[in-house]
Amino acid sequence: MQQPEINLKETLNLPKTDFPIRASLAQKEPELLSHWDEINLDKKWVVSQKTATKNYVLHDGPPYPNGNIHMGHALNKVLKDIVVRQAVMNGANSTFIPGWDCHGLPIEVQLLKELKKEDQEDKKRDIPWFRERCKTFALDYVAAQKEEFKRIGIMGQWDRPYLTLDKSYEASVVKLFGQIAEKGLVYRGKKPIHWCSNCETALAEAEIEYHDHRSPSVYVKFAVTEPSEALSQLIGQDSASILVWTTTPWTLPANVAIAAHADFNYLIIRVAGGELYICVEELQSKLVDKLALEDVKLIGKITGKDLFGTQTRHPFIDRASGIVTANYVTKEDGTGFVHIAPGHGQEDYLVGLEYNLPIIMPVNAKGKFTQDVKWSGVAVFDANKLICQELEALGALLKCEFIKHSYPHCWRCKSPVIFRATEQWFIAMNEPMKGIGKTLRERALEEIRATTWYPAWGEKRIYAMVENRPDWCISRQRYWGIPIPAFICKSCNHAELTGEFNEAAADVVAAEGTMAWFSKSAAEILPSHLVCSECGGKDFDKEKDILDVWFESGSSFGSVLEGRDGMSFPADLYLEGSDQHRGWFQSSLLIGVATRNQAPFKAVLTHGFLVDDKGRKMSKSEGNVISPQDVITQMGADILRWWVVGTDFKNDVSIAQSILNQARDSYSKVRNTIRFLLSNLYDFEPESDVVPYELLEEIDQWILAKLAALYQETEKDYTQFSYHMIAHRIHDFCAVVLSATYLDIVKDRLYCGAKTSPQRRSTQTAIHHILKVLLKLLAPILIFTAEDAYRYFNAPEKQESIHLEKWAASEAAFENPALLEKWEELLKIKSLAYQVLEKMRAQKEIGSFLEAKVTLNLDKPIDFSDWESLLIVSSVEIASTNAPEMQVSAAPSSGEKCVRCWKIKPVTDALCERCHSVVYPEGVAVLEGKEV
RNA sequence: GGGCGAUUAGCUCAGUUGGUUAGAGCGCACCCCUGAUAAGGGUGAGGUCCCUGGUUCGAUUCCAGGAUUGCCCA
Repeated sequence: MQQPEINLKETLNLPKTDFPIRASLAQKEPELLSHWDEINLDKKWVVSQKTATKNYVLHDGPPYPNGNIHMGHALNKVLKDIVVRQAVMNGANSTFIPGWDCHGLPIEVQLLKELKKEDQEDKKRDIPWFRERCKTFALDYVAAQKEEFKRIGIMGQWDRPYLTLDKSYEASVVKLFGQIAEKGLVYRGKKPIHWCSNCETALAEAEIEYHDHRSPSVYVKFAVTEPSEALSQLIGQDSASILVWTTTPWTLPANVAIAAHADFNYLIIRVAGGELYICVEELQSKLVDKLALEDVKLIGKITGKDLFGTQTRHPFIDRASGIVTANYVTKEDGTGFVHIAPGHGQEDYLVGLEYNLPIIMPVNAKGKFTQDVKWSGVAVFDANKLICQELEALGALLKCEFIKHSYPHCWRCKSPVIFRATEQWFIAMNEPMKGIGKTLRERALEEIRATTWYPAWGEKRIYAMVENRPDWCISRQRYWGIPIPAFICKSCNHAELTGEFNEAAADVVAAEGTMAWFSKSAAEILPSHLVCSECGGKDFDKEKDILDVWFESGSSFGSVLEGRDGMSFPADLYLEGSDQHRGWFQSSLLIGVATRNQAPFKAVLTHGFLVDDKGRKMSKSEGNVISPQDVITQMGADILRWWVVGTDFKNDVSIAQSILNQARDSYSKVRNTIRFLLSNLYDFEPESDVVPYELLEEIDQWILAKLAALYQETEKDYTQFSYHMIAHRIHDFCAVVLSATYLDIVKDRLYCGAKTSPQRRSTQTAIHHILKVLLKLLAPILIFTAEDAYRYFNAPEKQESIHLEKWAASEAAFENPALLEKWEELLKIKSLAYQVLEKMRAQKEIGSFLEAKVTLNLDKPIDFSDWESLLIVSSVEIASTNAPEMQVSAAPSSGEKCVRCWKIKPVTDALCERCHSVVYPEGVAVLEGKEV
């Protein structure tokens, strides 16, 4: 007799695989990326979609190329990647065309800073030169971000992205502008903007610095001429004045109204001399002191709402100034009344829009008063003194002092800036669209309702915004952008926007890019036969303003959805951060409706913003910023992607090192489970060894039923974009259902059963199915790991890459609800048994559960026999099947430890009966076909 | 200040059309195994379901107010 121990290990079927336990993603991922390059995966991926019967169009919202990507970019693009990969695996035709939003102020600002350092003197180079610098800057970051996106495995047409600075793109924007103009929606109007009188230029918010400034603080009387009905009852025929406080007396010439707060209470007081003053209740005593008022008597009280409609007389101009109400009026400082000059302030402007007030603008580009005003030619800040003198002379000035306060200054020349109404271009929200009849606002709101919003509250949010927004101001006084394609008649100032004029502009842009607009004259651009439709004039100026960048990116459907293969209008999905309800979703919607009478998307999905583990936003000063580059280098892109899917991105998403560590651990569990599955298939030839479903062991049918349920739930969650449910479910399936339950049970037959036994082949068949489905479900998420494992997976009709696989109905073919229900019961009994066994272990009666013998008193009969396997103990006795309640007891098993399977059993030659029969199938030991 | 959200164990998430002791996994503690081994298994501890009021026989769930926090706007 041979010593069985010597060859014992060789009689076992221990797991074998080269799929490494350690992921080493940082090394593995670049290898896989170049492997995919070598095999031309992206082309084959596209070819694999040719047979698709449906399209799924996800349209990429273009990021801004002015830095390396941050975690927000990574989150957004990973989600998009999963959407597209899922759609393709699900049998759709879907292509991802990444884009970049290349124009705009942030690049200008950054460049201006650089130029400032380079050459202080020479900052006024020409516009084409400056634009060329901007272009280089943008393209550099496009290149950088492209590589970063590719590194996290985003599948897409990286060799042919869309850039908003492409000629074809620019031409498309120009055309869309013309189409909106044809609908009668584009008009010129006035709007106040930050203006530097010294540089004679408009300033963006980013170009403004706040410094202390000394301003006059004046209290002015506006005499009531026509009191409202309520006020009239309180003051009768007495002369009354509204008290107004301002720190910019120079804006008084543009005053057209006075704002009160509807809900505030205002007091009417009589002062020495008999005159009545009106101010807000809370500031009355302060004002009495400040203005040194004497013999003050309270006459009455009135709300702002009741003051509404009261007319006053402008103190030094023959003009009425009526009382309106506005919510931004406060009772912190002043009088509770705010003087309104719509040409000189953003809030004043909005109040003006609301009450249809005129915009009076008596200040020129140099910041000096025009001829419309008595102080013509005087700079506004110098005029303060003259205006105060005038007020004093007229008896309208109650007090003038000086205060120091924070005031906006030009970042370049440091002089204080002013708000000045200038001519701007607008898109009308409330004008009936030609040929449609409804207004842009009405149609946009209808389209919002027709769109599916994920999460659903997105609809409410954007609806409220569109419902309340003012006309869209689309002009910017900048350089780095697409010009407003308007030709202004030199003789009558009429603007030509449509027809052949628009075509001429689009043609030159399509051929030479928008640079041509800046380098060519109108005469060079326009065909010679074109004349002004108003006056027949032949000479035109080009408009100098450029388009709001939101107009550019909002036009993307024109050149991408309508202009590229595989895309179509409208898109199935737009997917961006929730800030884009105001941004890209809205600009795309408005341009879509204004040109196509339709939203460019059928559905919109939003994700939240990144916060740290305490729910705080990411910021450099907090030191809680985590860069995708670091995560990729230290942990790998698949960990990043696994973190993305583990989180409920419809709300804000938390990221911190501890959270990433958790993602890494959870990833490892999935990976190890896959590895174990693979390692037990080393001797399994699917083509010859597969066991038909009907012949599978019960436990194998059960695990396939669990797999089918997993597949179906996962597929459903994919359509709902509930990725975090998928990640959790797959993880729990691996950790609990497979690792702790199924695989733990089945190990014995895999290791100790006869190599080709039906039992073992049955389990291998199940494992083979599991692996195939698991890898496919994971493929859109863990793109590297799924591929890596797939290379070790032996299957007939295997594709060159997991990413060329498709999901199939067969994956859900193992449904078996009855079996699932039965096994729920069985597993409950198992956990009951383990509580008992754990107590024995604590008493040191057993160590391993294999040392135990379990006795079950079942409360009802169960059609099941393989208790020993289920409980993974040495023996199980069913003492009764009609006990009043389930009872489990256990004792150390009697017998000896089988040296091969380690169960405690009666043994022959140190082997239990089963192992004996495996090692000596015909009474003779057989190993690898040879007698030993 | 306004609009729209979020808040359930240390962490990531379920759940409750209002109904007994609120779930999962991870992590943690303790234990087992050493034939998934930089693995594997078991048992267990952990929650004023953000707070305060209201409706109700009963609220974590519905309503109101507040706190904290995020996006957008002012």
